[in-house]
Amino acid sequence: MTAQGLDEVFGALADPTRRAILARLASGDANVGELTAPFRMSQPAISRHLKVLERAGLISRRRRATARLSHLEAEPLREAAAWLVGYREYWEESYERLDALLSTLDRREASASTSRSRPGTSAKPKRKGVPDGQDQSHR
Amino acid sequence: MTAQGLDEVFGALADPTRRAILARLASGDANVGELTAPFRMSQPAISRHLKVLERAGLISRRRRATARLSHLEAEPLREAAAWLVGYREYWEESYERLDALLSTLDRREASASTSRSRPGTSAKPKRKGVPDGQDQSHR
DNA sequence: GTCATCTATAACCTTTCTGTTATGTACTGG
DNA sequence: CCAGTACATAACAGAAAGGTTATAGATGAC
Repeated sequence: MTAQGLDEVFGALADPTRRAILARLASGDANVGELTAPFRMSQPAISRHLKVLERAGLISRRRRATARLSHLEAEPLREAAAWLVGYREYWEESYERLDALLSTLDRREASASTSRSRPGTSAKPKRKGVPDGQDQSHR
Repeated sequence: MTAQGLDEVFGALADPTRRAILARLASGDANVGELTAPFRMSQPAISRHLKVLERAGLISRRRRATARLSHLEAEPLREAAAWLVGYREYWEESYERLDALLSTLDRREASASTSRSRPGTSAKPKRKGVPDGQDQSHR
């Protein structure tokens, strides 16, 4: 992922309204009106938030009649997560808590089916490389 | 993690200079002068970036003689990652790639010692809950 | 105490962000 | 085709971000 891509994704995620929009889209595609309703904010304001999210690649859009449906595109979230993973070694025991969280989710969705353990994930890593982040871009 | 906390963490990560500073700190604590050197930017500018990182909890600082050392505090990164995990279900096969990445790191750091496998992590999750993000804060 | 060093703050400027209201545009249904 | 619905864009305003230079403050050495 490019430095600018990270700028846009993290920048998009830095706003609570936009995170709420993503959360709403997680439960299904929605048009602008539906996305505007929960907020005390004008429709144009939401349209611009949507544009920010679209530029970051976090949503895609298509027409349906006169409406435009927004669709969650989580790939950039994955890339952001992958970037964070570069610092996983510094989470140390914190990482284990995250891993425990993952396991919890796993178990919950595995329901009564085969239980799946995640062994070997509790070892403490030593210092390794981290993305150098020497992008040096300027405004 | 609070909504404002996420605002600050993601906001801090949205700047390439700040990400580069974090990357530098991953290789050890550093004073302001050392952090300024790699950039074509004044020392006060870096001091302000450091303040943003500090407010987000991403660094802590202590004095050593006349210098002030910055220290990476990765806990907020972990929390940001945990937030992203709320969308893991949408990564689907993408998630498996992230998991593969984790496995790769595991293996690399495990070196010639005991090889550790991560079974059961390739199952595709179904829809679940996602942080609702209805924070509704305003500026 | 005084000097030297390292960092923070003040004051300022420009650009970007985020919201507003008003208006334009695109698509559909009858 | 024309009226209505749904959304986008324009124009504007205020606040925040991010940089600069100049200067103040804190700390250790002597």
